[in-house]
Amino acid sequence: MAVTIKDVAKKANVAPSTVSRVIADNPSISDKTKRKVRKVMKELGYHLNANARNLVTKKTKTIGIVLKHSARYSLHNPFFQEVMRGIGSHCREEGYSLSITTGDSETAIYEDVIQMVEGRQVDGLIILYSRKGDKMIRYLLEKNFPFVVVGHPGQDYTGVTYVDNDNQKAAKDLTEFLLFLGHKHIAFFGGVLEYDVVSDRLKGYKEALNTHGIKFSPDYVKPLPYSRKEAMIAIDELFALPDSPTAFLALDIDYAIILSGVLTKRNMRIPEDASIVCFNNYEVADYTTPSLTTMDIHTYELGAEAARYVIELIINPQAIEKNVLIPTRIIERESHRPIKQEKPAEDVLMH
Amino acid sequence: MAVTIKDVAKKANVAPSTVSRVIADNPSISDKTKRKVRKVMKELGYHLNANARNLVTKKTKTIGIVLKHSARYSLHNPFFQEVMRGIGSHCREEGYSLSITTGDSETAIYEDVIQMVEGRQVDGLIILYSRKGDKMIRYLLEKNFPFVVVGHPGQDYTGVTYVDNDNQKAAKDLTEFLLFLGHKHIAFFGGVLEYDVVSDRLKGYKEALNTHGIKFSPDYVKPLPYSRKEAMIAIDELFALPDSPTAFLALDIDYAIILSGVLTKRNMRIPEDASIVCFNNYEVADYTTPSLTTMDIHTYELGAEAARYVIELIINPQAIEKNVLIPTRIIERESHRPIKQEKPAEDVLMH
DNA sequence: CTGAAAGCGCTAACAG
DNA sequence: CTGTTAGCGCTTTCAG
Repeated sequence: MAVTIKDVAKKANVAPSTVSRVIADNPSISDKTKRKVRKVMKELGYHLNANARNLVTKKTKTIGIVLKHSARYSLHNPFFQEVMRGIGSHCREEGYSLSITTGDSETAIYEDVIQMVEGRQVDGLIILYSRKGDKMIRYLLEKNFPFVVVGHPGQDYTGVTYVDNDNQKAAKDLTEFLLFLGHKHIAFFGGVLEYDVVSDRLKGYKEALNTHGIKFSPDYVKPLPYSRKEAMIAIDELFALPDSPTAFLALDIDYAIILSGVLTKRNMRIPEDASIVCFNNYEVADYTTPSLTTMDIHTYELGAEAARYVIELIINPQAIEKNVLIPTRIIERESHRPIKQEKPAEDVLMH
Repeated sequence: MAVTIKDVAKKANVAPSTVSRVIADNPSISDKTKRKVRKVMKELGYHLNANARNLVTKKTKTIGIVLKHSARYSLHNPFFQEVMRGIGSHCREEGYSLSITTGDSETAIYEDVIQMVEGRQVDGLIILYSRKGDKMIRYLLEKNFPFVVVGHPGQDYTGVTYVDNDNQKAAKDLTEFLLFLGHKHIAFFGGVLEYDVVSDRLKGYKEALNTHGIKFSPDYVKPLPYSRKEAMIAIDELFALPDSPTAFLALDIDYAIILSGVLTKRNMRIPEDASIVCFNNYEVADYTTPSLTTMDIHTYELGAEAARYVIELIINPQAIEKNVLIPTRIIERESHRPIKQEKPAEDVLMH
């Protein structure tokens, strides 16, 4: 019922193979026949049947996107749509379609992947949010199937190409940014230490303190899940310290929003009384008052590069693995400020 | 090189068709042969080739998701991942895969769709964010291709099934909620009137005022794009009114965040001096201070139902179109409060 | 430069 | 209950 290559061939008085060739724009076909065939294709409303082609070429021109833990946890913020935009944009340029996993448990996701790979539904895979010691990675590696992970695959594998930020350096930069503003008591706020992103950032934070002769104290480190309640407890603890923090390094914009509200409630002014900076430069950073100084991790580029490298791997499976680090950049807005003088004025007033 | 049905057949001493039948779990195959064949499949590591099957069955068991304008505009908030979760979850239950468009312009998206449909890459389509007078909808309707739109397809089509909220009612409810708290001057804040969602909500707002004998005044209606700057201007205008608003109906959580910050900056306390309620109940509503009272539009269900109805249409293309309205619900948090007494105390103080 | 023929891996009658 | 036979729509040698 749908119009096939044969129908076109018949009407154009050529062989099916010829039609196939003009689809592929094979140079050994004369311009004349090409024009003729194309005309007929248009008249008949011909469209290539992807399945038939895939079956014979053993390629699908689609790449799969693996969402770990189904967006439920990891995807609090616009990260997901940003990477997708990046991936989508590059894939489209290269003529690739996108297929995405629906599984919402570790096992379900694993099954999805097996199905995609073994069922020959994708040529390559982009994995968002990988954890260490993942059997899926091992499987793909053994199969020698093209894939790249966005984020850090952990040290326990070789041969996997990934694209990520240099989280340690980013955190170091951001900490130094505060240090240069004169802050000496900087809280590391939010994030779950089990994730590599977070522990890497903590390393960077320590490194910065270290480099600048500030003693690291675990009291200023407050990892926590997304939760205003837990955040409030952490903030209380922080302000119970002999030297309460004058600046906060928030692991994500949502933590910064919590911070900003809670501190204001405590009658602190931001940035006059405390600076807040955070990771992830999403649009809401512009909407808060004060607007938030952020570390842009270039999520879009993360996606685009990932796409670029899977496609490279698809074309040349022997390509050596690459570790791509997308640079980060501080976006200064209103939530930071040099530290106040050590209250000399206040001292005067107090006596 | 990959193991096929024939390899299995040979090793199991049966015909390929038998293997095919056990894959389909055809009841007319004896349990004995089923077991035998399955054993061999496992031994050989057999996996079904999706393309081959799709080619003959003319089904793909995958549904396409059409993102209008590539997430760039419409997707400021977690809407996207929430619908996706809903869609994904239902599709997985029914054994469908997901494919998503990558186009980032009207034409590119249209091409993606044509390719998916004509190339037989999907059995059905879910369209997120439809605009009126869309040629894509017309095309699908003509083709009689199964699809459902999430949102409002506009009045200009019949025969399209869509799943949406009753935006007018939701807005009416939310306005009445404020009205019942005693608020008489309620601002309608944010949103772009060109979108049906927004104009429907405006209707609901008007209706509520009307029903409760409050005169509608366009001065309290401030549609605007996402932008703190424009929001500030609108807020200035609102407070220049003889009766400045005591409550704000924000079209989205991001507008509420802007409002909350800017009002606080103007030395207003929320909710003591002004109530804020908004549409969309995403997690950040819990993170702001005060936390935000929201209208939950049940994004996840929107997606899940959409998935359910495309699949229904795929199975029975003659199924009558349905217009599914997902109910909405107010989630009370801290950002609202009954209106203050008409400052009698203050009057006393003032004289 | 073009055609004929085989076959990708699977399903679906039709026999038996 | 199982095997035989076509054939889905396309690409790809191999001839010519």
